Amino acid sequence: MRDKLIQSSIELFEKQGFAETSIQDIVSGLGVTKGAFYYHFPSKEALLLQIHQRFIDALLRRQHSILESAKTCSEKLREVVLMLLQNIEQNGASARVFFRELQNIKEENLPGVLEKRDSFRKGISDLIRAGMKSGEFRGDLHPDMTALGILGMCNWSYMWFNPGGLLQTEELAVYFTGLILSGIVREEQGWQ
Amino acid sequence: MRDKLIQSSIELFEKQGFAETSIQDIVSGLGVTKGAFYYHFPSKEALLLQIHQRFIDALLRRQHSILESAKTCSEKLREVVLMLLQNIEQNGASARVFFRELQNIKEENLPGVLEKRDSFRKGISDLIRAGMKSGEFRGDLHPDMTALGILGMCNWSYMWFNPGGLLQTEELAVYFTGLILSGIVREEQGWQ
Amino acid sequence: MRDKLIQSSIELFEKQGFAETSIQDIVSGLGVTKGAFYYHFPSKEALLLQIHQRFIDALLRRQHSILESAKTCSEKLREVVLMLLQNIEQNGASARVFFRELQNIKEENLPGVLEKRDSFRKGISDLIRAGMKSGEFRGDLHPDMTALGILGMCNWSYMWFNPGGLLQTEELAVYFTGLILSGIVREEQGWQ
Amino acid sequence: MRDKLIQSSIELFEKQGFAETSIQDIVSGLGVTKGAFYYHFPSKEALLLQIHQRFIDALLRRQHSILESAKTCSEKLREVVLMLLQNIEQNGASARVFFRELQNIKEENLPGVLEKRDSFRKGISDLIRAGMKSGEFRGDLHPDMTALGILGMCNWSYMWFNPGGLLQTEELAVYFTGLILSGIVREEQGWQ
DNA sequence: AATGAATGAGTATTCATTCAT
DNA sequence: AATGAATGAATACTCATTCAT
Repeated sequence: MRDKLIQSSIELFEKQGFAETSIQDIVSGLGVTKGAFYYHFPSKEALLLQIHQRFIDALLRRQHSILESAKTCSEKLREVVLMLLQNIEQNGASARVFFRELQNIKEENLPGVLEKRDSFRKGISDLIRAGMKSGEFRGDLHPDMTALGILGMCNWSYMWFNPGGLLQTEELAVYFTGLILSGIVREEQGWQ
Repeated sequence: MRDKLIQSSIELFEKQGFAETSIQDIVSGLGVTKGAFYYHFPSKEALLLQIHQRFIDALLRRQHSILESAKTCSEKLREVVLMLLQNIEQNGASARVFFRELQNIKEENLPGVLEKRDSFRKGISDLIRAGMKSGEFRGDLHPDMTALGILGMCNWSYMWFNPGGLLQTEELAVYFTGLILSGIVREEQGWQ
Repeated sequence: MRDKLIQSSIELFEKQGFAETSIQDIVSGLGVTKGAFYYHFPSKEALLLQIHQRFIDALLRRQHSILESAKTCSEKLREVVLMLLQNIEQNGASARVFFRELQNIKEENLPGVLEKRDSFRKGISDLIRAGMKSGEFRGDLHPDMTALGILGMCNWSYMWFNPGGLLQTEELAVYFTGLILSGIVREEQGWQ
Repeated sequence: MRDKLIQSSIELFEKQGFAETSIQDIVSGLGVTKGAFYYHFPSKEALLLQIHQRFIDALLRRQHSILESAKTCSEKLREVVLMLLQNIEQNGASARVFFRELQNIKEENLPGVLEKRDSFRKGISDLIRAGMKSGEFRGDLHPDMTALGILGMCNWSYMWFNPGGLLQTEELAVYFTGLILSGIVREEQGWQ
């Protein structure tokens, strides 16, 4: 029941937004009553918090296993990009809730979530840093800004990515990784 | 009064979200009553629509003037990136409302807004396409995906960009443009 | 409307208690909707506060005019007793609410009410003190305890006093005043 | 468990009132669940009824043993007053519940409680009557009104009596008895 | 151009109570 | 003797919107 409530609400939050989704909406689809909801969650916000935590925890776990592996930084980067896009493809609803509904988490509960978000970003910054050290990446990069750029490129796809569209998730990941690694200008151009 | 209402509501929508902001909140700060609001706007949603339209229209106008100018595609790209970041810096509140509160626009009013959003994206795709044709950019690019990647990188900054932070807006624009143009790998590496 | 809401709620609070009376109960009898209530009062508790304040303010006003008059202390005492009983007779409902529903006033609003209650009690203590000084009352009295005893005797009648019963209000006032002044033992008894 | 539930609820009812206390509140403090409550009591109201009955039964028992003893009416009166005040001192919480939460007893269960309340009052009326007959008290008293006056004086102390305050319970009982017996006017005054 | 009063539909939340286990 | 899950009805309060003035 607890999981069913979470699942049901993720879908509704995505479609209509957190504020626009009532507890009634959530339980109606499951054929139970509001009391059932409040037996499992102390408040609507607690549910949102749960959703956030599940989402970010899963991301962190997967990121960790990629970064720990013995691969080149470029390969790791490609895997992180793929993971982000796959996550949006598979858990699009959760992702949209995660990116949009941060403001509805009470201030007292924010730190826990923000800390994990930061930790994820730091994973990417560190990867850039490692690549710079190993000579794989340029030495004049700004690790933090670069990480934010990469994250933006990937995360923004939650607004438009359509798995049935032009490109498959894997193809998009390869393409975005290529962009990040090599940019868009013609390499043979002298003025580089 | 009309403009004051728009200004007041943009700030509140940004801080608390559209659904969480009441008409009372909007008018209270201005010392008027709800009737005043309904004299100027037929509904709360009409106000949101206005905000969206003002925002996207301004963007489109600025984008147009950049794309029309006689410059290289790389230079135009840098200017577009700068414009996006400047817009987020200067109209951060509007930007956050624009990116977050699309769902609160009634379906019948969506097409108008979405069309303009698409038109903006198409401006960038076309710029990529032009660069490919002119030989300035690589020939194997995916114009649409590339545009979405660039837009993501820039727009995402609405979530974190702090004008008083590490980099100035101009510096960030230069940096992001560099990323997009040249990527992050060391150029002298043989395997390129 | 504001006064109608107060009147309606006093009667309901008396019959059913504050907690047991819903806003719906209050407005239903007046043929208006809950919104109307919340236009006039910010909360249910604010209404209760109003009722308390009106009640105690009226009492204080009347007490003041009695204590200011040029009469003997015994006469003043009789008038205060009569006033208390009359007040319970005439505003029985308010009285019952006043005596019973103090706990439902939020702590932050309590001081104001308690202060006035104390002030009323002090009016009686002072009257006892004055009578002691003038030699009208015994010199070994405990002004505060005496005042509380008198108040208890009178106020308790809110639990049982029935104006249509055995005694008229005036008769009861005379009788209670007699009790307070002279007690119940036979005066000629030697052991006094 | 049954007694623990009663004890726990008396304290909560006193602090917060009957309506404001949930079954959850009652059981939480004992580390059990609501089911446990409903195993021992058929309803919340049944519990309140129990509390009332225990309280009034204890009072009646003690009153009976006083009235049966071989003492003067004045002495008996003093003992009844002391008993009432002691009861409020020792079972303050129960007393406050008893005086305040009568309204929450369902009409069908009221008669039993009211009958006992009346019986207690009648005990005092009869004591007055006996004293009048024996010549100990004045002959022009109104036994019922007098009893209600005495009860009011004593019971009202549940609103203010603080055992750690100015007077000890015994001193207060002596003082109140003195008031009732002899009143407050100077005895040597001719106009008595 | 704006107010003041009111509506009506909705919202999160609470809670006494039930019942299979 | 007690639990855990759930119900259903109620509750205070909110808010976009309306409208006579």
